[in-house]
Amino acid sequence: METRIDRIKKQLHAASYKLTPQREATVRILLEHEEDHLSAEDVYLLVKDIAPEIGLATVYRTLELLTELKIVDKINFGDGVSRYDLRQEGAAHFHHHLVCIECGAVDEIQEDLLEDVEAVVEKRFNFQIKDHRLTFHGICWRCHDRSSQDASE
Amino acid sequence: METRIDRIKKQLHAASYKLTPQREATVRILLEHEEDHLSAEDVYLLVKDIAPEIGLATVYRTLELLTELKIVDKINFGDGVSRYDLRQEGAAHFHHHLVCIECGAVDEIQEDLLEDVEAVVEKRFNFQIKDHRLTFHGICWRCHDRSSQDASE
DNA sequence: CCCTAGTTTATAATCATTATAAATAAAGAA
DNA sequence: TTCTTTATTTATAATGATTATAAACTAGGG
Repeated sequence: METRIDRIKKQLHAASYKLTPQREATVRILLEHEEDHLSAEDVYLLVKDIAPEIGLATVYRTLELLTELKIVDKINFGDGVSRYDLRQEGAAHFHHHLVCIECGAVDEIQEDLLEDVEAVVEKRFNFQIKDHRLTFHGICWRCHDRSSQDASE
Repeated sequence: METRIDRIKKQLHAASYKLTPQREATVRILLEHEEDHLSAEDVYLLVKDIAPEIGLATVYRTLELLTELKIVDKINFGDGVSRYDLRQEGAAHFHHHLVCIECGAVDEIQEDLLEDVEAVVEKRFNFQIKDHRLTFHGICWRCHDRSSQDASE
């Protein structure tokens, strides 16, 4: 984890930004909650535990900065808030999401899966793809299991 | 177009809602701007031309209602506003979008393209897909043409 | 014609996000 | 070290999108 933070520090420096204590605390929270999809408010509340003096605006600014540097990705699942997701180190493309319409869980798909589709789109629409967002909405395996179990009782 | 409105009227009735003049005016605007991706505010301003007494809250409520009934899809391209997009009649799935990071243009892809990917996801993650959102960010053909033209001058 | 339920209007309230100005910290020059 | 400059943060106000509220309105059934 330290090495991960060191590398992020280098990325910031390369763009002539500093890794201030507030920024480091924010990154640390993101690393500790890599599985989750935290909103700015979520991050703020968690960061306050390790850096109580931090302001909400700083968290927003830091998340925006990390987004610019492509260290995190900003996503929106249709509820009113933006969520922030650490990009896998070295990942060429943003990963996909499975949002369960029953329980609200959000799972990630790290595999690309879109290579063929993107090749078609680039050629057919003459569109040079730089990034993508793919989200599936449906019933997750947990809810699926749960309901088939209910039915058998 | 009239038949299209008639069918939407039937869909509303089937869910025991009425097609009030305000709702009809809103639907009419959506039909007239099928190519665009209007925000609630955009719709409001356009509807006011044909029904000046309408309130913004009614537009929001109508768009929400149409979203519930899957007559429109609510999408978010990362700017602060939700946009509303008429679903193609009889379309099984929501269509995809190409967002140009140069000029901001949003083009639509009506073809499904995701059948194979969805089959993989359903099987591998045991996730029952109900809907999807796919957006590509990149350089559209217009901007692409423009820059290669500039280079040759 | 009255009653009821659904709908709309106008407005206020809320919530996420961004802007502002003053305070602070860090880095470099003298 | 001390001065100076610039980046950063804090606290707070402002903005902008969306939602809630209460009163007025409308249409259909009895």
